[in-house]
Amino acid sequence: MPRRPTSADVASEAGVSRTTVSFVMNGRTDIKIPPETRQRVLSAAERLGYHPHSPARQLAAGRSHVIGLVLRQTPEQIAGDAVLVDTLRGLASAARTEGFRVLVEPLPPNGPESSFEALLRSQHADGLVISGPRTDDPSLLALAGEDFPIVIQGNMPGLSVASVDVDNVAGARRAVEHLLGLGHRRIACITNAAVVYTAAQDRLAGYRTALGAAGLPALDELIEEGAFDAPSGHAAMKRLLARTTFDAVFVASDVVALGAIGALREAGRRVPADVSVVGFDDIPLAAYFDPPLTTVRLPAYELGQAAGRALLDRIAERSIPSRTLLPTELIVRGSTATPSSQRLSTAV
Amino acid sequence: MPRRPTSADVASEAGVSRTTVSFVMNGRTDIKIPPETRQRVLSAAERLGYHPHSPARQLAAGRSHVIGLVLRQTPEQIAGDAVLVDTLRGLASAARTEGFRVLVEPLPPNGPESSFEALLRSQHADGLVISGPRTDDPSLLALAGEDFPIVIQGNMPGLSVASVDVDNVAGARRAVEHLLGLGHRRIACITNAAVVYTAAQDRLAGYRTALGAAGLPALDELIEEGAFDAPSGHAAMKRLLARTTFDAVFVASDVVALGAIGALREAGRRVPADVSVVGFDDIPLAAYFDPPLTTVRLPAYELGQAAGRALLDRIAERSIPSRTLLPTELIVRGSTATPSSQRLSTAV
DNA sequence: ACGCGTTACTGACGCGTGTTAGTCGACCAT
DNA sequence: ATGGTCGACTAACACGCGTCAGTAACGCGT
Repeated sequence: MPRRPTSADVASEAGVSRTTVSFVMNGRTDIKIPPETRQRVLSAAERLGYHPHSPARQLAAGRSHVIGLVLRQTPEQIAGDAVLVDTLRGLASAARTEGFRVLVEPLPPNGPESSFEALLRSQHADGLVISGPRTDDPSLLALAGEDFPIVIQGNMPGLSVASVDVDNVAGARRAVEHLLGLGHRRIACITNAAVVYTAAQDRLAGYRTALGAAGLPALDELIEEGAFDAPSGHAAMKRLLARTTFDAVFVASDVVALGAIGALREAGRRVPADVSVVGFDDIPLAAYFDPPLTTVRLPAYELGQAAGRALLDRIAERSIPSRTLLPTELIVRGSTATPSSQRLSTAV
Repeated sequence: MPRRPTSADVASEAGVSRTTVSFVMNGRTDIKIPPETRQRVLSAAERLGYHPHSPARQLAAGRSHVIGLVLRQTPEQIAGDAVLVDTLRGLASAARTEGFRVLVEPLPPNGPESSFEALLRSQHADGLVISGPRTDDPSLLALAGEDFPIVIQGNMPGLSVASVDVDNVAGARRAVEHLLGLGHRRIACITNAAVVYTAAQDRLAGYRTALGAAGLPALDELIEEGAFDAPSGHAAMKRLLARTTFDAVFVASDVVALGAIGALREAGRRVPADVSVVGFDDIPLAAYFDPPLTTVRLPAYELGQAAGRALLDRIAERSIPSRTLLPTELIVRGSTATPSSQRLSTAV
């Protein structure tokens, strides 16, 4: 069985030195190689079925051309994240533009703490995108201090690491403004997650900002916490219904919103006739909810791309902004209506 | 700035040779190392913050400890696959048990054909799990012929490559038997995808088998094709409604089913009062559809695990079965009912 | 004839590790 | 004393490539 060909084999096949082969294969423009020599090398490589041995090249060049995506989330959180795959695709596409590949490392927060640290320290990856980390992650703090190429996907105030995120505050504000514009005044909020998560904090902040700008108080009795999945939305809505009244609700996650809508239905409240609902994320199924969900579109693919580009810039030591915010877009569908139509339908 | 420590540094710090360090770090049991020496090496490594340089170790050992997950699907297909992330988690967990990591390579079918081939040939990955390939993929055929470690996630008849899949035929059959057991006789079917996809073929075969076993013909007029997403289910259901009548439908995908249910609603048909619906996949949101969807649970995480284990066995040259089928489970919820209750509700 | 630059290469070192074939004592049976 | 075995280690090569420093040939102006 023939050994896999090495650059030395290509060199002797083409009648040049191994160095020349290396220059040709890496397409170095700073070295002059006459077209005919280049061609001779290329066709020799082709003939032999030569493929550079990537570990060897990593060793010699000191760069692995791999970026890691660390999923620092609970399994439930990952499974429920309907846009994660899109983000991954965006990341991979950005990586590919510079010949990088993406390694995915799912690491539950309660798991082995410094496991992704090894990815960098062993130079298995040239940089990391960290999704869903917590501020108190000790290994993350250590890595950040050592100036490793890291980009955080999300928000992590007080940490001097570049981050890429969706403008959660503005998106949530826009959602609530939509409800206000329809004439709603008692607007409840169910968060997408516990408020120790910054995305939940930010969306809640947008909710409060919108209310404040309209001269309305943000009442604690109108706020409940969701936890990524539909059951949590269902439970949160039941708590809200048992406690107070409202004519609209901003649910900071489409998935949680679906659970909440279910609870509304069970309570005999109709959407949007009795209660208007706005979600967040615009998951592919949102348009097929009953009623179709008005929501805030989150550019998942673009988010991944932005994170990838930022990380690659950081690896190549190009300067990057410390924080990138991507815009959101309000998608109006059937789950929101004016309060007047509510009176109409309750009269029926 | 101090260089990263190498095994040579650890060796001199511990007062042993580099070879001994290597033996200790790799925990080789076939070499006798007294506990005190082992401890001396370990604490020296600890003191210096030593982490083996993974490209170097890959070069020397000839193994990358990386497996690739190739997503040979269209972006829409990937985004719509609600269980993909779970499969990835299962794969990663299986990989971790043997110290492997997972590299994800999204490659649209119409993209660069032999791009994932390079992953193997350059020894960037020790093996591949290929998800959603097509039988006519030329580079896949070439790789299969060359005896590379490959496991296909799905069904690819006629190709001598190990594969891991869910028992689509049995699952679909069970779903339709459930409808038959309720008393339904005119049962339609909307596939999850075009029937060039083997998963769609298999589920359709299960549908036909169940009907056949009950002595019923499988009428072409009762069959429509879906295409991964909710809009396709919506369109397929509209075509069915325009063409024929039925009192139940098996939709071979929860996502497609949601679109179909929307079309039923628009046509004034109620679920399950007028039409019973069974889905497939049991996506996390299925329990929160209106009505909660009766469906066939697909063990996504276990599927990923099984694929990972099969691939690792293959890489380690342990014998593996050429085909592994995972069982499904029928989850009965609210979208199915007996025809008698249909008459009841239409009477109301 | 000479210096100088340019073109087109090449020799050899280094990257950090795994591993084979040994070395050197010490201990034991003969 | 001698041969042999075993434990504990090590020297040195191999892995395949990137890259620096260098060189030989050649042209060209003076």
